[in-house]
Amino acid sequence: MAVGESTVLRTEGGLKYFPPEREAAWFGLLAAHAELTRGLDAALSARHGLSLSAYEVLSRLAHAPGVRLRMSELAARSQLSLSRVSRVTDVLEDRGLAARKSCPTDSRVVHATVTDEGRALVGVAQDTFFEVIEERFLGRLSCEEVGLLGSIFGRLVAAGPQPRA
Amino acid sequence: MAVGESTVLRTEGGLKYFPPEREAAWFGLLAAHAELTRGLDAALSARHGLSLSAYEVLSRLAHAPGVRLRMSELAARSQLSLSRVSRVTDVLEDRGLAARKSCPTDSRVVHATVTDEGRALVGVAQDTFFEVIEERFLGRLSCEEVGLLGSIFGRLVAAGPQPRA
DNA sequence: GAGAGGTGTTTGCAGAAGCAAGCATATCAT
DNA sequence: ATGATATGCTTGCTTCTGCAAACACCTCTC
Repeated sequence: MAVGESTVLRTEGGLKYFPPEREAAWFGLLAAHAELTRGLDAALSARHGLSLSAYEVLSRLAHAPGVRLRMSELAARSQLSLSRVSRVTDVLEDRGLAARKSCPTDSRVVHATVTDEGRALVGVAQDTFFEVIEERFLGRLSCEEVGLLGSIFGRLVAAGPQPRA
Repeated sequence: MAVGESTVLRTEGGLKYFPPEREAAWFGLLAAHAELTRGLDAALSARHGLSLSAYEVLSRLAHAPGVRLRMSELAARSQLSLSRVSRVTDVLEDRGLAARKSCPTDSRVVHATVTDEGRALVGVAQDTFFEVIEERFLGRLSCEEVGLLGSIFGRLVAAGPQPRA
């Protein structure tokens, strides 16, 4: 589908415009994401001293089967770059919330794990996390809408970065 | 609606879990946003030397009625902090794409405007912008889904940051 | 079993982002 | 008029972020 079709774009004064629904969907994604992540980050930082990134990392770790995850897996699950995960892990390690373990079968691999203290903190911080998410996001949607969002986003993410276009 | 109701959260081994649909909606929002903004930023930077932020600012400016906007309005429309807008404007000004004008009726206010060169660049960069958005986002959705996203996000954003909870 | 190439992680760096303090101007109360 | 307060923008500082280069280790081939 080529861009520039009359059904998708409107031209006026040399500039193009999205039709309102498309503009709303795009702008809304931006605005909703910003609203949510800032709110979450603020709440988690204030109450538990964890940035949203740090919470994501620690939480993924605590929920992982075996409570250990290689760095690259952690990065994939927490939507952060590998380098960021490495540095966040530094901080969590310094605070005694996480630890690095070397993998017995492949010493290139680093497994991150969560300490007892870290696990306890996740348990507490979760309440804040779920509270904010429900209050500002999912709680304002019907179950059908939540399901629809999941399926839409799932499709986008599954399609991957480059659809070979 | 209190968090922790059995319909919303599942508890296991001392940790709580979202049911899959809710997890998918939240994770999907994060993943889709990251995917899209990184793709857009990369494409705009490579082809036009504009970061996504710079493009947003310049584009909002070019599309504004009167082609001028106060800095605070610009910040609101482009989902950026005021300080970021100020600095992005510095760069755009240095590159001759935008200009600051003082407001005749209130000299605290600064109006940002776009130059002819800036307007021309927006005209070109738009094609990249719309192409990426359609290719990776809206083009993969039905019109109904686009409309639904718009209405869902619109509701979230309209509700504002703090619902007095 | 030694080197070529691949994979997993960390580190150097440079840019992006926002908060809070600072500065300039306007507005309001007296 | 004049000080007190509010508003709009910019700047100083710190943190976050990711890319790409570096590094360490594994694996495969000959």
